Amino acid sequence: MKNMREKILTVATQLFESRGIHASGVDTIIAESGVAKATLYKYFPSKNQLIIEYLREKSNRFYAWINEKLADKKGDSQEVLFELCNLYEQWITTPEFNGLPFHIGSVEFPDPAHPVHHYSVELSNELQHYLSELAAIAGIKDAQTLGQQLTIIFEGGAMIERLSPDSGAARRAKNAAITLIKASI
Amino acid sequence: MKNMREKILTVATQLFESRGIHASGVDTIIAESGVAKATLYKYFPSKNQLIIEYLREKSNRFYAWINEKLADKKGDSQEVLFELCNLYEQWITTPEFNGLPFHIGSVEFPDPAHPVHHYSVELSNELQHYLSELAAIAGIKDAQTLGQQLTIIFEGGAMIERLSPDSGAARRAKNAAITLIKASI
DNA sequence: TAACATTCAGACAGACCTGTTCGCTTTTTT
DNA sequence: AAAAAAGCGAACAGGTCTGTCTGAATGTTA
Repeated sequence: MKNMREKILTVATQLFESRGIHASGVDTIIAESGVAKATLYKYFPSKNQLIIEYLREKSNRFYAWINEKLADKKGDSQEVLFELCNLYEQWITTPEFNGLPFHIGSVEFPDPAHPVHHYSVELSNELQHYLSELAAIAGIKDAQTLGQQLTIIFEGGAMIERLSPDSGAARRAKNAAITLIKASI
Repeated sequence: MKNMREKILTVATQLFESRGIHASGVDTIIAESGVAKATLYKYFPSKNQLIIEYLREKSNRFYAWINEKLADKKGDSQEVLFELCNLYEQWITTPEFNGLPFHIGSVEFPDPAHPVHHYSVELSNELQHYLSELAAIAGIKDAQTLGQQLTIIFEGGAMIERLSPDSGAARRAKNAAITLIKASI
């Protein structure tokens, strides 16, 4: 087998998101993925590192997806921002969506000095920078402010959509974001 | 001693918020609070119940505080909503603020069937109902929508303010909320 | 087919988990 | 001051945690 690493990461991802990180022991991860313990520790030097790889992988997937979808819209004045809102709604209403991974990381490891918490904060900041840059490209004056406000709505909306899936949170978050964008033009 | 229960709850609260719930063992809680294990299990039949009492206590405190501050403003047309935004910013920028407790509960216990998760969702819904009713009293037409949108912003802002305390998230969340309120009048 | 690398199952260490039960001591009430 | 209640420390049960190591069984390459 060549994709041991991938298989382990896939199983770990499912377990982390369905049971939580602390509640998913290494023994469970190797049992579910049919892998020896030594193999896991060969590809991931520690559970912390496995968690961080999980966060990174999820983040990469998100940006790859949204950048592809947004590729032809960029620079198209404010249109890119409105399309972003649609994609956001689409993303968090997908059945596979289980909350933002870096929320799990930062909550389960509240100590700011912990590598998992630290990396989670980095990912949240990365999202903020991404959205701010998108706003800047779209010609928003105070792009920094709108970027962070969109981050706030997106993270809050993701949280509530996961807690109460059929409450309409995703659409209302999208609409709130649109209102904010229009107000900042 | 008469306030054993309170002491246990206080220590548990601090531990839950600084280390996380799963990472705070019963042994640690009793050691920090100088209480015998049997005493803890007399006041709280299980750790789950202790967690739920922690969530309830924190929630009660919040509503008591905000209702007191808002008492004279209620019914004062939209003024109550703007004051609410100020209080919100105040609340999450307090040094004692460590994130929304029901976020911790829902993330650390992702299984919807788990009592802690279930109660956490209840608390998030309660916040939403509270804000919706406030909006209704203030005369907002679609109070349900504004209520949930404010919830989204408040929860998202709380999250990011905790992750990046000095990024201005609290103020921008407040301003976003104000923009949304004005847009819905 | 022979040499090499990888993966396997499982034991092991040392620590921690929740919850129960035990006498013994302290505090409160009558 | 005597009786009742409450709390203490400590041990116990049965399980789980991360991480290391071993020898045997696979798989790959030459």
